[in-house]
Amino acid sequence: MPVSPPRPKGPHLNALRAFEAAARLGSFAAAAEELSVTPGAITQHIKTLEAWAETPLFTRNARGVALTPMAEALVPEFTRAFDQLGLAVHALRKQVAPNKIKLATLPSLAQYWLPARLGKLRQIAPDLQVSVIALEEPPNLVREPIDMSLFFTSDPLGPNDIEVLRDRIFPICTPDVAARLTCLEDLRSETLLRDSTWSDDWEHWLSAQTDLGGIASGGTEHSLFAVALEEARHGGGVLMAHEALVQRFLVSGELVRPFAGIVDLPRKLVLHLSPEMVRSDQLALIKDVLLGSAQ
Amino acid sequence: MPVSPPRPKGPHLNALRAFEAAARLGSFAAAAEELSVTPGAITQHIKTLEAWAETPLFTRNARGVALTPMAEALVPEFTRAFDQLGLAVHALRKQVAPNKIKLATLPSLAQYWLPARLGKLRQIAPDLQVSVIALEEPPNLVREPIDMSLFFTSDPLGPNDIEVLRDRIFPICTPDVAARLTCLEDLRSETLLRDSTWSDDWEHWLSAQTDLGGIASGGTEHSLFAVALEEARHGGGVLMAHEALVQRFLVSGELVRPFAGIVDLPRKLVLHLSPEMVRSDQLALIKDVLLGSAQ
DNA sequence: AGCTAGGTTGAGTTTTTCTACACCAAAATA
DNA sequence: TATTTTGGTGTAGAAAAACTCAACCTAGCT
Repeated sequence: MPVSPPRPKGPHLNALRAFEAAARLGSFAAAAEELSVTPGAITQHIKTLEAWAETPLFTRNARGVALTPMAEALVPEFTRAFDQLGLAVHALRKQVAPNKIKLATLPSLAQYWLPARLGKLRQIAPDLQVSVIALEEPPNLVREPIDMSLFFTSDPLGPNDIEVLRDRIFPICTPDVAARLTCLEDLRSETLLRDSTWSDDWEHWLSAQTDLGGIASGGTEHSLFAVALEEARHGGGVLMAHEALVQRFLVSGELVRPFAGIVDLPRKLVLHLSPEMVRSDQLALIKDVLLGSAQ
Repeated sequence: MPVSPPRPKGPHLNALRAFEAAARLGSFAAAAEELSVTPGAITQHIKTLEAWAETPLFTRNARGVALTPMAEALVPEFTRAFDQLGLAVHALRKQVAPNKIKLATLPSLAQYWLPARLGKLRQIAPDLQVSVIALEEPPNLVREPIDMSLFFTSDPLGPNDIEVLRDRIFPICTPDVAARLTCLEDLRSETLLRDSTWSDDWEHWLSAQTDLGGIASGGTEHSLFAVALEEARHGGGVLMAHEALVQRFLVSGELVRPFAGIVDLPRKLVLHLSPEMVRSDQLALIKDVLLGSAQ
């Protein structure tokens, strides 16, 4: 009685990858983000996998998804597999082009903090080819073909993380504007510039000063720090700046600090390394340059 | 000066799988076979991967391919990854349907040897759902969603292999035909039936008898054992049979052995287990049934 | 009631993957 | 030497997979 069905096919690799990401991150939206696709694509992958397995893998609660207990048990196996695959791809990249290094970081850091350091690095090691990828969110360095990332975080450091500096903020503006500011109260009549990714920095800073209540209510929010900075440079207001990003304008005198207060945030700039990069002999050099002061 | 290129994408998973298979098997054709695609598909996968890595991975020698030394070093990493992925998929299948078992075997075994055993198994363990997949070549049990395979082989046993029986061959025919055969010489005037996958069995058997030179020259070759057997059952000639496959016809008397000679080939029928199956608690039962005599 | 976060759905499109088939070169065979 | 066989390549077209888009749904908030 045994029938002879056609050779059974395994599930699609992309569906498995989507499943692993969704399971690990606990959300289809997050998986979509990690894999750079739309949430709909994840839904479909999971659905084809569920059809293959002939069983549901997630329970859909209108406010998110949860793994079924059955699926729960399988996640570590899949994570191990895709981690190993990531490792293999990293090894391939390294083998093929040992001197090409990809660094992911925030657009603002790429524009205002990195160039000086990378210039120095190029002097010291002209054969290294570092390319910079500007991203809003830190990528998964095990899975993506990227060697290092540089982002602000408050999370405790992992074993592959290196703290570069602490995030310190203070207001800056042109000397012209600064001349109008004698006390904090004067800020009420100025445009407060801010970056949308760190939109409550003004509040943080103000609450560390003599508290003045609702000063921070107004202001213009820019999605890119670079744009907010540009506006400040043209005297368009007072920008809540991050020390690392504005050093050069303070040195040149183009921008000044109208108030002395500096706030140390519990946030740090962290260099995160891919597993392959940890073993690299280029690491010491890169660390030196990034951790040292520019110039 | 660092530009900000778009987010780099990793290589396609399917290309990596094709690479791993081709590298492990040392041939595009073999990889195509394992992945059930045409060789052209493998060529293309490898090419896209080489384009991604910006380096050749194989050297093409008109009589096959060879890994570049660079690629050579990477293969174990990829093999590990896809093995782990195979393991994960096996775990998923097991978790979802613990009682469904897929067994791959030769069409002839599926037709003539297995049914009696599976019938017995169904009596003993009615909840097991064994489905049989007829294949010409043994599948890769780590990668494919198949739990066990049953094939003839001369290779030494691995850790997940169980010898079921040794391959023994002898000629058989209908009693009518046998009546015409008094000595080996008489075979010259008969049609010698054979299976194309074991096409030199006649030679093997004859050379083990008093050698009579070129008897085996002629004969009809059938690609399926079942067809050759059918022909023998209709008195169409003398078939070189495998003991395991014709038991039932000897018992019923429908076919007989015109000569006493039996040749033990150095080939054995081997039950190969997937890594998941090795750990299964159903194994003892299945082993019992398959290794025991039918009825 | 309206808003939001997170997921779903289905149509339509793009990309990937595959096959078919002609072709090529070396090696094996005759 | 001619011929066949083996294993890979190239291209066009077809099939399948993967993705996006935009509308929609639902539960929890405000």
